[in-house]
Amino acid sequence: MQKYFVMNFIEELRWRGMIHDMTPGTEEQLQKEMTSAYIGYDPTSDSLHIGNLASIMMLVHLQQAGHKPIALIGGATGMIGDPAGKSEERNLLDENVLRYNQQAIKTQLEKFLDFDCGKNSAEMVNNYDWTKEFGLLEFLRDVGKHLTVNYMVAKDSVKNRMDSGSGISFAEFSYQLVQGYDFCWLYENKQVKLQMGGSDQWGNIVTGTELIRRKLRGEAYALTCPLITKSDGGKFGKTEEGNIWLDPERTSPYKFYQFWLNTSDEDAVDYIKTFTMLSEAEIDLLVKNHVEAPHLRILQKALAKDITIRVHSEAYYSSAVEASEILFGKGTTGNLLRLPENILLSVFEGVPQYEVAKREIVKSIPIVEFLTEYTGIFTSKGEARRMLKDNGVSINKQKVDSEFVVGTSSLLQDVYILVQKGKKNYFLVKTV
RNA sequence: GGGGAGAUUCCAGAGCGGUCAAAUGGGGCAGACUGUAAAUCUGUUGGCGAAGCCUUCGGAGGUUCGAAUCCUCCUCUCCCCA
Repeated sequence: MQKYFVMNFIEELRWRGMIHDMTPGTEEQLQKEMTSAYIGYDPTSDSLHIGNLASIMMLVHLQQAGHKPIALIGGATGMIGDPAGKSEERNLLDENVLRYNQQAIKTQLEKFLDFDCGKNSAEMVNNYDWTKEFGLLEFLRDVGKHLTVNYMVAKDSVKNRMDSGSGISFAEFSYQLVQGYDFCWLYENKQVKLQMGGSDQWGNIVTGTELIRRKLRGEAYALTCPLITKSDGGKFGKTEEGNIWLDPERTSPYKFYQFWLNTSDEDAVDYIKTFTMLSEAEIDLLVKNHVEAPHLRILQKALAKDITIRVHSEAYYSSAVEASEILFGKGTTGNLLRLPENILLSVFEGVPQYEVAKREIVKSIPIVEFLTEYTGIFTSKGEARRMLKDNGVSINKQKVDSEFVVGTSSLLQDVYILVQKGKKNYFLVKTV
């Protein structure tokens, strides 16, 4: 094992600002030997989203440093609900769905981690496998026995919920025990000595190290990264439409690319350190250039490029850039008319599409009806009218008013109509 | 088991029985300005329409010329005491 890399895992995370907290001795452990470390993921969906990205990057750095990353699928814990997480009630997953999701998530992780590189290959485990047969009495005796309620109640996640007045269910209260037991199990069966995660997981992780100490008289470690935030206080990784997913079916590569491109200046520096593998020198240079000409958005572009390529592909990245240029660049109606059909289609791959019968277009459709009844671009006529009045609707990149009538002259390539709601929302209407 | 509070348009939160489609704030959306940014300013935020009409204030009934506002029952939520 290359000693050089091993020694630098913590250093690497440190300059990237990815360390929020760690237990004493963590660094020493990582220098001493190849160490297995794990992070848990929620299998309630068949795709990861960018909220998972920071922790994935921790595993990537870990593996780069010669250690062994393990992704734990929380098939069991996901059923209980983490009080430190959102407060929604969790659904029970049936096992088929669970396995399907697990496989899908693994496929996504393979873009980041090497699951076949010898000793420190990444590995995936599912806590459902060692939890499902665990009986209540057995659990209480083997796990519950080792920790006091006093200890468990002292956790912030629990305390907050008790103070909030809405209470906390026994299931959720027990969550930390179940998660702690995972750590124990991995420690015993897979020599895992470190659990990582977001800083909101600190309490849960430490329950695990505590349990290992008391039950197994072993030494295990915790390492957390800061929660990713947005400078404007909003939630990272959420848009009005919901999460930004890694799955291109859920979030198109174009949307994905746009998400990162729209990062604010303040956040871009943090993000590029956290989400890319660019070196410190490269980042310093980018930051320097960015400060000199912020309007070029050098940081955002570098960030978006790196992540889009890793998560999707070079080809997807290129077409996302192309699409962005056409949609946001100097694109005029003229450009649009000249665009060959195949480019047009690839550019609009990620935007919502609607179909309208050609003969209706030939007959001409008043704009308001076109935007509502014929397509679903607006849900009500009032809204469409309002937006038209506010000068917020464009057809083929040209502002239109409520008098506008859609006819054959509006067709691009004799087939398509490009509708814009505001500046950023595009819709492609296809005639059939 | 006992006592108390409450359920309002995306959220928070006002709302003398008529002048309430419902204050205000937040959020959303759009416009201006810009860098597809931030900040700021402006407009808008139930549906259909020209006026006007229609459906909304937890659910079901009732009192009234008229109810989000009053009464009854129901459902749910929260708090406090045992």
